[in-house]
Amino acid sequence: MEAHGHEHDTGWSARALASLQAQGLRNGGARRTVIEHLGAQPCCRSAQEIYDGIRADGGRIGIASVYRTLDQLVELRLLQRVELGDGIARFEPSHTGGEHHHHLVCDDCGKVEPFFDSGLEQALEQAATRLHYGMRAHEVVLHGHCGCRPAG
Amino acid sequence: MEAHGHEHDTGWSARALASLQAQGLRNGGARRTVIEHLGAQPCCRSAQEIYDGIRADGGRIGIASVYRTLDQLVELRLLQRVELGDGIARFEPSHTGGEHHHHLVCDDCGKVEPFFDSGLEQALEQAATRLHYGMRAHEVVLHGHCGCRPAG
DNA sequence: ATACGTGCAAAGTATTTGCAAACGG
DNA sequence: CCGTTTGCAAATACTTTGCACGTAT
Repeated sequence: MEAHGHEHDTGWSARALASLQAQGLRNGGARRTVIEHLGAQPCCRSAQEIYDGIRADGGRIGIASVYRTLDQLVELRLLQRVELGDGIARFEPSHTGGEHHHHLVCDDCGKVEPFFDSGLEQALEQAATRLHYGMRAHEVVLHGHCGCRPAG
Repeated sequence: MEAHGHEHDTGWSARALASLQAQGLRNGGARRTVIEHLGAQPCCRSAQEIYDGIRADGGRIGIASVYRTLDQLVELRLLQRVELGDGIARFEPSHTGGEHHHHLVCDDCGKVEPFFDSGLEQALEQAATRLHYGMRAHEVVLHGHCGCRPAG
């Protein structure tokens, strides 16, 4: 399996697999497939999307394994859980560097777009500091209209 | 003048009821009760919490009515849906003024605390402007540790 | 070989919907 | 009165769990 299109955080999958091994966990079939799939996504994905994507690629995985792997990765902070307001949990690699982003959600068509804003990141850090809160993760969702609908 | 200090947005319930009437909707039993209950909360509440709270006060409401009312209020933008990462949807009045806040979530004990930060609000506005995104709402969740646990 | 990992299906929660009765205007 | 609203219960949607078999180490 290889990345296509834009470069994503290619190293994430390798780091995730290594972390699991360091935990004494095995890296067989399902878990490896989920991790590699996640590493190739440009933005967050739901459990069902991950499952469908893997099956579409010919993988013979069960959805329970997808959920179990996601739980483990979230627990190890390798994965960030993202809830955008539609009741479906989505997941994406915990990008610590330049891949870090937040989400724009169109309330008309549901389209999700990633975005990055350094001023916002700075403000988040400052707020956490001011509040004396040991911030381990953060999530920002902007709701609006992406222009999919004419006017009115 | 708007409410300030520890006062909750007392006017919200009245505004919500008026908006519903303006929509040609009736304001009887269940709906009114849910709206008044929401108006008295200092922070977001789940459907179940709202239901339990109303029953505890002697109200004879069905949980379906709670969900139906919440949907209508969200649709009219009188209510903001908040998802904090545990798979449970929470709701709070769309505070346009000083009551506006975001949430700190403790990943150890699950405690939810509201907070406000003007720098953050400013950064959000600037980001939306820069991205040319017509922002209608936004949600920020900071995850961390509230100090409930000794020292891992 | 053995303990961990996996897929399937059944079970759990959170939320939505169908419907007859209750109710507001 | 008549159409809306409500409560109950059944249905759904997403996620978790039980279990026997598969597999990495």
